[in-house]
Amino acid sequence: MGLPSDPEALDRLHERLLGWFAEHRRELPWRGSEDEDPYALLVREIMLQQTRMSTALPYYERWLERWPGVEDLAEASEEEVLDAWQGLGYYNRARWLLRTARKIRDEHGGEVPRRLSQLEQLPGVGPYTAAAIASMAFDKPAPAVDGNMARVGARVEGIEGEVTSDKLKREVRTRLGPVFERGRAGRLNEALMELGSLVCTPVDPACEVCPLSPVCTAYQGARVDELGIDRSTPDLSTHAVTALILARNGQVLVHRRDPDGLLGGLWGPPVIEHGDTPPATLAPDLPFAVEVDETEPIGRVEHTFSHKRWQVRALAAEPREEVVTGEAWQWVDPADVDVPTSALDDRVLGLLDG
DNA sequence: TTCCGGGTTT
DNA sequence: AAACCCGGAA
Repeated sequence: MGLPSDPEALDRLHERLLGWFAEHRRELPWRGSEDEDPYALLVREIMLQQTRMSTALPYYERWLERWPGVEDLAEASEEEVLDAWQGLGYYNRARWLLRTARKIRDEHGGEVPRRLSQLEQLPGVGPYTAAAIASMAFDKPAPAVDGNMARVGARVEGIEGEVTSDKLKREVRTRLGPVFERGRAGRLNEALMELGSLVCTPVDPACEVCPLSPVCTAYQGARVDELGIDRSTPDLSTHAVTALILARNGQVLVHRRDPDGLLGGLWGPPVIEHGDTPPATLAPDLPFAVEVDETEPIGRVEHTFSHKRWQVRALAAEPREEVVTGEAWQWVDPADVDVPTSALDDRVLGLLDG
């Protein structure tokens, strides 16, 4: 079982996959356009990391309007880039994309590099994204193993292990290599990812309509439920957090977070993770004295990150001494914030309207 | 309210 | 192996 090794059988399978894709692929704004701008593809693939199509789409379109080419983006500031990324999540991707644009300008003459090894050297471009760009923009025979394709590959080839692990993805890449050598690698990647998304689903896959079922190890061995499964169970611990709302003349004080931490580099009301510690003892964390009104919270917001959950209680507070504004602190209009913020910050600031 | 999906970096 | 976000479905 598994992919055939005979070139002619492989060609037939290749043909069947592309035929399936031609018939079932979802229409997307960029699909169907020949020789697409590799930069646009790069932007899109990075935005689509960990992000749904429907969420990323408006960001993608605004992005290309604002920075139509690599050189335009290379000129942007981190502040502008974070602002355009606002709400998309995983904000390091925005910084990496900016660094990538600058690297392409400085080291590749402004052209997205064509070789897999060069692509993988770009910040934010890992094995998946490099292969996606190399295959779709430059027709290189590189399997782009995302979560969907890892599942398809694990089932077809009967590969045991965590479907999310690097080890399994590497194995899938190796095993699927030969079929990519038959050509049309970009289209083949799209086909396999689409197949994983629409047919070879984690639960109750539609094996009866799958073009790969005749060669699928999992299907033929009745092991579809065992292979291509993600059994990891990361614990989402919950943390009590206090956000301080300091208001003055209709404006609210926001703080620029440390670039390396959670929501790094984004602005928002100061928040402190404190477990059960009362917020009065938290004031020393701020560079100025405050008086916190603990009698009645302005509101509560729950926010889930990849690895933890915050239960945020927003308390009104007043500064007791001069607040020095600048790189780290700013007064903003909560209805019209002009610094980059996250979805969490937007919701906390939204408590003030509603 | 909980569950779930989705790549790269360190 | 852990850190990093958000929103849509169940």
